[in-house]
Amino acid sequence: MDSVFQALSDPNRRKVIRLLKKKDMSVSDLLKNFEITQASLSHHLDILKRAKLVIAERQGQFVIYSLNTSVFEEIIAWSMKLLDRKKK
Amino acid sequence: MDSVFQALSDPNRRKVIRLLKKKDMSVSDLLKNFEITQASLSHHLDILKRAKLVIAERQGQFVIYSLNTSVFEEIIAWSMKLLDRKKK
DNA sequence: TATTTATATAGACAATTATCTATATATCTT
DNA sequence: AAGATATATAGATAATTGTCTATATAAATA
Repeated sequence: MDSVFQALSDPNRRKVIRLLKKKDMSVSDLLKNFEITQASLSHHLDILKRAKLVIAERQGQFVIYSLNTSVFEEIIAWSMKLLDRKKK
Repeated sequence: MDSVFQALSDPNRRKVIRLLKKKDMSVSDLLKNFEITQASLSHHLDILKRAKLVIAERQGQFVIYSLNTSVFEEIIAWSMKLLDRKKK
């Protein structure tokens, strides 16, 4: 959970998530939406990948990124626990 | 939402939230659980307050902090939208 | 009113992190 | 096999952010 919130703290990384929400995309496709270098985007993707927020899958020359929805379920669970103060 | 994720990215701030989940607390009570100075904690509380994750209320000499659950509902909503890819 | 206790704010410094350039690796195409 | 395209990695630098000390403000108490 630590790495998840850490990963979500950067605006560019949240933008990646928003973009991947619409459709799975390659790094070069994603890159068109940013004004940072390919190396920087790659770094952000690495952080998202380590936090398991996204999944990378090579398709030939390209690497296609997609959202890993299970982590968002964890975020929901985390938030719910805070709403329901009685439980541990 | 930007400031929320930003606020949640720091471990000490998430610890504040965990503590406030159990019960509302003053700054000095919270401080007992940390190894940082009062000034640093105050700074973290300020960030949490700006993100509306916590609410501060002065009670005489003390300032009592408590969780603002409505923001956690927003986090849930945000995560749910990502789970349900069809919707915008 | 002076002193003490609780919290906030200002400014400096150190640690972390985002970004860049350069280059390496992998795949595709000719 | 050589060149082109896609992505990742390494290392340097700049920006951001967490921490500290010192001090200000607010409320309680002697």
